[in-house]
Amino acid sequence: MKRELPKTYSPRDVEGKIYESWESNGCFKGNVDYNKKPYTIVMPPPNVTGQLHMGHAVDNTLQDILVRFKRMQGYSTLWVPGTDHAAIATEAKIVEQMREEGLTKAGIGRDKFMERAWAWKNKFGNRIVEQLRTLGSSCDWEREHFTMDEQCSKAVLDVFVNLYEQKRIYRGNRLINWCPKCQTSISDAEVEHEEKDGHFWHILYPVKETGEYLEIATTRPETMLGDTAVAINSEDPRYKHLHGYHVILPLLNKEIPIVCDEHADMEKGTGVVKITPAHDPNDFEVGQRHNLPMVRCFTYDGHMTGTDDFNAYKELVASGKASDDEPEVLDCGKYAGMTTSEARKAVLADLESLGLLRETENITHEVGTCYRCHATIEPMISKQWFVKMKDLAEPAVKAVENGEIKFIPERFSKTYFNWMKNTRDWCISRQLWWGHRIPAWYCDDCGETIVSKTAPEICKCGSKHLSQDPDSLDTWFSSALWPFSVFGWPDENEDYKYFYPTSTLVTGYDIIGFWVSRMIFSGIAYTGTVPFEKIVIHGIVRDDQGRKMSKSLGNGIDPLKVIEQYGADALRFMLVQGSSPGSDLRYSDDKIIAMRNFTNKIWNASRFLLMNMSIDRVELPTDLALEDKWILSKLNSVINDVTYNLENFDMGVAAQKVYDFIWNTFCDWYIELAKNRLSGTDEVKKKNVENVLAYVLIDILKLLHPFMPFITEEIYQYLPHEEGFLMMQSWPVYDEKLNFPDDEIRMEKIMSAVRAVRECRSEHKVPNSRKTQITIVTENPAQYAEAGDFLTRLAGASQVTVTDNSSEIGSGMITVATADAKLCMPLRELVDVEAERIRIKKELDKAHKDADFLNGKLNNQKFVEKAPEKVVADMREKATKANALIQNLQEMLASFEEN
RNA sequence: GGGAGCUUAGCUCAGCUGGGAGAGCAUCUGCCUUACAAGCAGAGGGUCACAGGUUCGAGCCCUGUAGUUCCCACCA
Repeated sequence: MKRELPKTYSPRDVEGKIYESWESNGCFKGNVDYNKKPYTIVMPPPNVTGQLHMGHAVDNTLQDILVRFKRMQGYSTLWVPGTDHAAIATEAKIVEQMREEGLTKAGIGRDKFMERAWAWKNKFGNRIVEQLRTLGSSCDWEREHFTMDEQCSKAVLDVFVNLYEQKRIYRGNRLINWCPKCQTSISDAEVEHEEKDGHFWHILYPVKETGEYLEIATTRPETMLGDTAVAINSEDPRYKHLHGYHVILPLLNKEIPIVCDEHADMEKGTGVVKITPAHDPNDFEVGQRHNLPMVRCFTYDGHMTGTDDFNAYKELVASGKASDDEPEVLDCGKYAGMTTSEARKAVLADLESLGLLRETENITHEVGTCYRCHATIEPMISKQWFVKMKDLAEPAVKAVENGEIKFIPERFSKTYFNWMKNTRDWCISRQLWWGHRIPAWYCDDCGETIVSKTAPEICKCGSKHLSQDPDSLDTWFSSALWPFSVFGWPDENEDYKYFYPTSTLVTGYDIIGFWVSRMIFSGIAYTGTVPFEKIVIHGIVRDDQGRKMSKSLGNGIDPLKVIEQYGADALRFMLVQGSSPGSDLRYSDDKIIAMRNFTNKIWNASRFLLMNMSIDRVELPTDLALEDKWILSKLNSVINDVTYNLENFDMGVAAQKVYDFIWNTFCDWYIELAKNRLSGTDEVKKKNVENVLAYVLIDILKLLHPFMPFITEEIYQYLPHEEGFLMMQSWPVYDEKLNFPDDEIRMEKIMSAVRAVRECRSEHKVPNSRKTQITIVTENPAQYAEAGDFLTRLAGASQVTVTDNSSEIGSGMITVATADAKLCMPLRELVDVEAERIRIKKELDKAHKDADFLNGKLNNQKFVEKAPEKVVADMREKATKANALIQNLQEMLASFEEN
């Protein structure tokens, strides 16, 4: 059997083909198999209309590594893929497309809009799914889901209705974050804070009873129209005399009370705060505590309210349908219809002319912005749906505290606690159409609210005039259910029973608050169990200068282009090798090229093997050579290490070890040594070494497979192997029978000799073509039985003799030393004598330093007493070696100077 | 304001529970040695940010300082 690999590895030609054959052979399919333990990962669903970026690439590479590893270890693995409808992001794109056609949402109406949205989804929805395949993701596409598909929507309805019935979901007028650009409410988690330049305007409010002026600082003067009180601290000695008094709100000349509230901080500014309950989250709470009226003065599209708004409010109240917590609406008079920023200027101008603007101070401050469009958020009172968080958060915090769920790395549990312990009620309604429409209907006649999984026909009052809430749910509401909605929950089907709860969640630290925390409390609350055991957190991929990749900077690297040019394996390996859990990593061309070179290295090593391969099945020979035992013993260690690292989610370290083993151990030493027997005439020995080569290579391919699935599978198919795919083979395990510690030591001795000769030759620029005789002088000639072959192959020796008689060192020789031997070569004529003397002296210096350190340690009584035995024994051995080396070097120097 | 991370070779970063400092790239030298020049063999290069402490022993543990990045936060 002799098969040849093509001369160069071309990922483009093999990756697609291999993926296809894995998939068509059902390799990705998850199976309910009670004879095996399940290992389940649910993919963080990318935006359905998104494009693959580096973030997805890391996320999916890590998941695929774990899934492939566990699959080979014999778990019944399932990786569930899917996509997210990404309400606000997708809707924004569709609106933008419509705008280009001159259309608006209002213009075409809800039904037509939804038609467009679904068409959009169908057009682009497959793009990201196809792109995930190019990475090699071994997910079960037959179980693919979409957050708005029938199954997932069912879970959403179920949860909403149940929570409503349990009174954990409520609707009310609360202060929410309003994005004037997206025209929707967003949750606290969706608000980002950006530092912006602004001003502190110091305004004077006259006190009605005393005529004095209170100085109040604000960054948003236009909100003063909505002020319904000013607050002071009850302890503040400066204002004790004002308790129970009032101020006259300038511009509106409206009397509002002075209230005492802890929110007013005596240490800050003047200690007096204006209270605008309808437009500030703190003031809202103050308003609730003091039962203050709430006066809204902004419209939802960023203007000042006017007569129409006021009338609409009046009508609502008159109809009796206004809820108890309905905020008043102000007719802003001369300011009506202005944008908020126009109103700010006008208000300030008017205050100034009244002499009530005391001071304008320049400051920089944190301003809330929308995480999607970065418009400044207007905190605003609005009637929305909320999830009560307190009861949900508590067990979710416990689950992490008591270790039911573990963050990896552990420090991210702090991020989680920070989020979970401070969370307010979750605003879940969005003024969007693309998403799960809220299953609530309102009776047009009696105002009754009906929450139901199906559209109700009739109200309790007998009316059939019911209209559904126009709003939809926060996109994270459905993603929170993702780990179980993909299994058909609330149906208790086989998949759900077997695969849920899932094993590992892999995701970025940037969505711990948005998503991870919500899955945890949702899982606990609805399914009664945590949704996953381990959370593997990774960082983000930055550009080569360490900047975040962003559209506006144009510094994004397209993973598809990288795959096209270098292959998915190289990209995957770059994303994990040398990275550490939870840390950001930089993309650089240098790194990807280095990884491409690594794939080439493996390819060529395999090509070399195949060129020399005559066997058609692999069986380890009983007659193992020294180097065979050495490589097998080393392989044992690397199997142990890599397995351990992968089980502890140290993918970066594992990758590094595989890389080192393949390149530095297998290729640089073992293959080179194997050439002796491969090119020899002894057919038995040739067969033996072929078997060891193939055996080790196959295990290497297995160890590398989770990281580089394509090239390993491709090579495997050329090798003599069991039927089927590499990805379905079992993971290598440590084999005590192949553990040869003594041979390892002996091998290392000869390797030291090889290195010493190479170093000497290199130092004196002796070309490889200049072969030389080598005499090895050692006390243990038997230990160097193989040295002849090794030195001939690796160190330019023409003939090697091993002896324990040092008188064999003749004149004209130069010598190199290891701790165990002296190696003599008749190269004196090629060598600059002085340079050689300096070289030896240098080595001697180094050896002395070495020995001093070790002897120092060993002479330290306390060290010998207190250090672990193993460490001391280790030091002793090293010291013995170092002393032997010194002696060898000294003898060498002496004989060198003699001759 | 609170919290977390980072600071190791020229650059990018590893370094697991404390036991003589590592990789890739870059640099220098010599090699087309019949798998691979996307390669081979060598070399140089580090007071592991700083200051204390614990320890027989600290890149690693503790305290503090500086610089830097990020997250969270209602600061009027």
